[in-house]
Amino acid sequence: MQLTLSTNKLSETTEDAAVIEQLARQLKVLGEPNRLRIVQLLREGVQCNCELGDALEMAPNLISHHLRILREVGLVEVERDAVDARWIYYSLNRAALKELTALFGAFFDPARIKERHPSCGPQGSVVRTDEILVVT
Amino acid sequence: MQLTLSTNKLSETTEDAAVIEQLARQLKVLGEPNRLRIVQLLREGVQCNCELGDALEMAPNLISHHLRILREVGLVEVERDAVDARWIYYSLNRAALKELTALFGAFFDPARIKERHPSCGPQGSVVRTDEILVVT
DNA sequence: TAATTAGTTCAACAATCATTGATCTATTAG
DNA sequence: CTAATAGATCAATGATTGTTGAACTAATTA
Repeated sequence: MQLTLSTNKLSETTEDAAVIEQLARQLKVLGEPNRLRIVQLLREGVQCNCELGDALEMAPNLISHHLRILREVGLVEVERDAVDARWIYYSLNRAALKELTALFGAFFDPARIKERHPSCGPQGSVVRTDEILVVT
Repeated sequence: MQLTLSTNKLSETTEDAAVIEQLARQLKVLGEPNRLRIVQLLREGVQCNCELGDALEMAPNLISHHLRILREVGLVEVERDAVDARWIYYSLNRAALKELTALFGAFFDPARIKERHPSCGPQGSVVRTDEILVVT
């Protein structure tokens, strides 16, 4: 899938919707502390299930579970050792991360946030009143 | 909180852990399709509850719920209309987004992924065998 | 062949969370 | 004072999902 954000209004409802859903799926996967720690370890070059489990003090089956989820959204790849095929190595998918960081940077770029142009309300002047609403 | 990733090994266990947890919390919030759609609308300048609800075909209380969650992680800010205080306007927190995009870009930068240096396994040659593991 | 090893898969449980409908608050209009 | 408006809060529900322990596969070793 080509992951770019449309700048024209035309394809906004169809194309962008798919991009947003794909982005949401990946961010949801990354929005889990243990998975984010796994990604951090993979960045450092750690790669087999046991190493990850040792570093994070997690059971192998749980590591396996999170790696599967990371794989399902294309962020992680798998290799088997050519000498001893019992060992399986995991690594980050560089192409996927390149695409993701580009999309993320574009989507959340503060510079691209447009000014308010309300289509409802009295359209009166607005006064900043942060923290008026109580948040527990 | 200062959100930068340590490059030295020293503070990796303490400082980075907090950064990763904060990052995970924000990504988790953004990893929800409807919230991501709300963010997209806020990027376009749409801001009041009713506008968001109309655009997304969601009930006001649900919009309210998601906006609260976006606020709790600092991504969204609130203003009240100075003329008619019944109207509440939501907007993206530019500073928070700037910090987030910088951290995200650094954390997931493909160029910073280190090569494998396994501390376990037979350390034999590795052959690429993608999709060996069945994923349903 | 039998025993280890590395890792996955499965079933069950508990916690989290998005959604819904109803109620409540605050503000403005009549 | 009495609606009406904009929106938040509350309680309940159903689905999703992280975690756990046990069983299972596949590969290697003795």
